[in-house]
Amino acid sequence: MLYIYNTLTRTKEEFRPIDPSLVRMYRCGPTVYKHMHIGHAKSYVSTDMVRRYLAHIYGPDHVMFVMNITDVGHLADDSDDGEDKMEAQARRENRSPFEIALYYEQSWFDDLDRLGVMRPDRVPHATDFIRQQIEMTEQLLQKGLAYQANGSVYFDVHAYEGRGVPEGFVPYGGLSNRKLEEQQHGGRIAVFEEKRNPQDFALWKAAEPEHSMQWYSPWGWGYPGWHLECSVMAQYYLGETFDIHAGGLDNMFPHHECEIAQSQAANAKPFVNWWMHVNLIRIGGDKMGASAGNAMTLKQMLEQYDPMAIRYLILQSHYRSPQDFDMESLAAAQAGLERFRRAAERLRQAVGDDADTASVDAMPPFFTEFLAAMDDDFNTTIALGALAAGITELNSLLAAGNADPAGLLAFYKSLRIAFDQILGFDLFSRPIATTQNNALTGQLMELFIELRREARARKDWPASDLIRDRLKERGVVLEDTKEGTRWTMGE
RNA sequence: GGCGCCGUGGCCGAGCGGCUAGGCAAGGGUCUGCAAAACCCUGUACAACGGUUCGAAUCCGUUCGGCGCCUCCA
Repeated sequence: MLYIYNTLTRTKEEFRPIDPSLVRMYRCGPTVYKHMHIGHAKSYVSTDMVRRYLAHIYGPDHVMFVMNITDVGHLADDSDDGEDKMEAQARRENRSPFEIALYYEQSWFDDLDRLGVMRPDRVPHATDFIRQQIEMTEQLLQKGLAYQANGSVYFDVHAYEGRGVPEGFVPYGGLSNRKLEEQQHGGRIAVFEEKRNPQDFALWKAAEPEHSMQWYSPWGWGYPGWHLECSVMAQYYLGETFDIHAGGLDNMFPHHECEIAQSQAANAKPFVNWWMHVNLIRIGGDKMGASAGNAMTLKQMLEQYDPMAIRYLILQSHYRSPQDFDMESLAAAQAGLERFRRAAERLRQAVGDDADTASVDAMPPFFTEFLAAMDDDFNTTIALGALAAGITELNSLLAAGNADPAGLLAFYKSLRIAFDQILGFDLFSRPIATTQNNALTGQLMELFIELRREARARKDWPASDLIRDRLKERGVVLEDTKEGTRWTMGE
């Protein structure tokens, strides 16, 4: 039984998809105007893990995961003179906003690929759904839940509230648990007098002539509001009501709240059954993020660290916990991951090539513990603990040298499913170091090992150590075991 | 002003009424020519002070310290 914490109810609830033959999940994707940073990594790795686990339970072909790309610049704040993020970046880089979007989208996917984040099943772009966004705006106008002002259209939160909240629907503020009248308005942002009420939000914004991204609409030239694209694209691919909507905690209000209001208002149906919110990365106890100015790009980090170590570090904490990020814990994660890798490689050599097609009767106990932890709101911390215990057990077995083949095969299968399929570490699918090179390399290594064996036989330790040290300088590691000397190459 | 979160052993980080978390680091050991790898052993931690309870890191209260959201942000 899978339990998922639902932000709507603030409790873990047994997950029941609307249609088990197609579990439908959405997450808000990036606004592509700059490189990805480590904070994004936690969010995307976490939702990827959720998606992978759902695929494990319901089958890979029975999960539909959609993530949008926001390639329309949105205003940096809610006032009229706020600057469009994409336009601003375009000016800085002396490129068009369209080029900016294209360039940074590619950059994001490059980084996500390296982190082992699977591509979503659908990746719609906001600019490809302008027509649908206009249509939803028109629907809301017709229903009297939106109003025009100077070529812009705003969602009327008070009118929406005034209609009452039917059973099963979420009132405005119901997700983030806030009451309209208790919010501070006009403090840090100027109240925009075009709006009837401060909490009204834009569905469509009139564009200034110099704004390069604009489209023609019934209200003149403009561009869509910030929240509308997700409602529209989620509905297009997943239907009016779907199972899971995931995203960062910092998007809970106002973004997700507005999505709910729009979609419920337009469709007169509940929008989403489970809301999942990934907590944030901190640096030195403070939030890290675009506006905090302390964000480190992932590309900078990947110059020094294995992307999978970053993934491992992220999954070592729970997705709903804030995570303090520093280089020391990243190094620790890398060390831990390497132990897993070495074990995986030894295991793969032990089970041989047809292990993938062989069948297994029973999975080892640690795998059951792993699944139980995952079922408990994706507790990857506990799940990884179970796997660590499994690895220790496996290493003992391998070291003893008398493990029965069926047992090893069970380890192989379960570790492969847990580590690679579900958690997304690329532990087993890498080529084995000793065979990835060409035949000549292998033959030369055989020669070195033989020379060293002879040196050791005559107890010529300086010669023996010279061979080992010099090879190590070149990234080749020799290890003496009971079965003889093994060699491996680093990355 | 409103809503909410956190303070766990050297570091990271689960747990959230009774049973070893785990990882990394550190120390000791086994193996070994040495090394590496691997395995075994070692820390009795829960901000402070009260309270509830047979029993609290886990519940309640107070205090101290830190943080988030209410504004674009993952």
